[in-house]
Amino acid sequence: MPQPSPDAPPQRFIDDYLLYLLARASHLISSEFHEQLRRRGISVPVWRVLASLVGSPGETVTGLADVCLLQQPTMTKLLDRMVRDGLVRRMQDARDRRVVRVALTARGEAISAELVQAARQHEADVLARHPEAEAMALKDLLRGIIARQARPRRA
Amino acid sequence: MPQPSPDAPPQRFIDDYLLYLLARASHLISSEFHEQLRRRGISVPVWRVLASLVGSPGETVTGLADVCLLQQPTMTKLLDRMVRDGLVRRMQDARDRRVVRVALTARGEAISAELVQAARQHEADVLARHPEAEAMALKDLLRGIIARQARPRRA
DNA sequence: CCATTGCTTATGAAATTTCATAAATTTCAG
DNA sequence: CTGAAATTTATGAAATTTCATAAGCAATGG
Repeated sequence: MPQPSPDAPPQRFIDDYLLYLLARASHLISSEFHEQLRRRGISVPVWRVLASLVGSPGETVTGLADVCLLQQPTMTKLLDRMVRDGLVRRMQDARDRRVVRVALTARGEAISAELVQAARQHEADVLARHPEAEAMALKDLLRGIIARQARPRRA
Repeated sequence: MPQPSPDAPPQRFIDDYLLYLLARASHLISSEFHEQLRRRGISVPVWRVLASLVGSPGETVTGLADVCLLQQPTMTKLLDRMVRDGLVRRMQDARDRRVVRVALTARGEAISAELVQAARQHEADVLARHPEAEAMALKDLLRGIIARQARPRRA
């Protein structure tokens, strides 16, 4: 086994704490792409909404909040801004008048498509940078964790 | 029920996107513990600072910001509140008068110790629930990614 | 029906975070 | 030594997020 921590002695609690390792790995890897978003003037929450709607149009506000890891009032206000900026539009649901469905505008589609392409390229770079077997296994592992975590009762 | 497919044919871009899977897994698992924090009236950023100082006293403001995945001005203001609440104190560095070193107060130590215990318990529960995470040495995997990601030049 | 309960989105005030920049040191080249 | 550059923390205004709750609609039981 190679030496994983060359700098400080791993006396810190967090260096052996799964939740922290997950958060830090996620943050580190995402930061690179977030820097690309920043250059294009797109915030992370906006990117998440755009990405969530690619391949899944007509999400509800609550659904988007869940997928984007945001709270519902945060999503409502984020959508206000995205509507203002012409990225998405709100549509009413046919069956339930409480529900608001969100769809990309033409501009939103164009920007999403471009960003998704950049994201795929970046993901490929990341996977190339890390040992392939590990990275590929990681995706399945994460999917499993997400599935089990999302519904602890069922299976 | 529009489509109750349980195995989710990945139509959505994000369902096969590594950065999203990492973020979602991290968020889902952490949310459970964050709920515990919430009941105790401790915010996530405060918890991160407390946890960061356990086993690593005298961190600098910038160092804490990095470890806690926050920006430096955010950390400065977070520390203002934590000092106000008697959780940490600022100390000056012996060699460099620009540097502010942060240490836990007695109260901060007590709360940290309690929370770290709860965190360890929760981590054990999570690992018990996700046996394959343990089997695959997820922690080592993440540590490897963090190490490689942190310094892309070295290896 | 009607009342009750639950679900979905919106809103307002307060708290937090961000962005840009200032202020105070330290470091370094010459 | 001196001035420029780099580093570290703090600050202020603006933007965003959060918390609690309101408002509207749907579903349910009696």
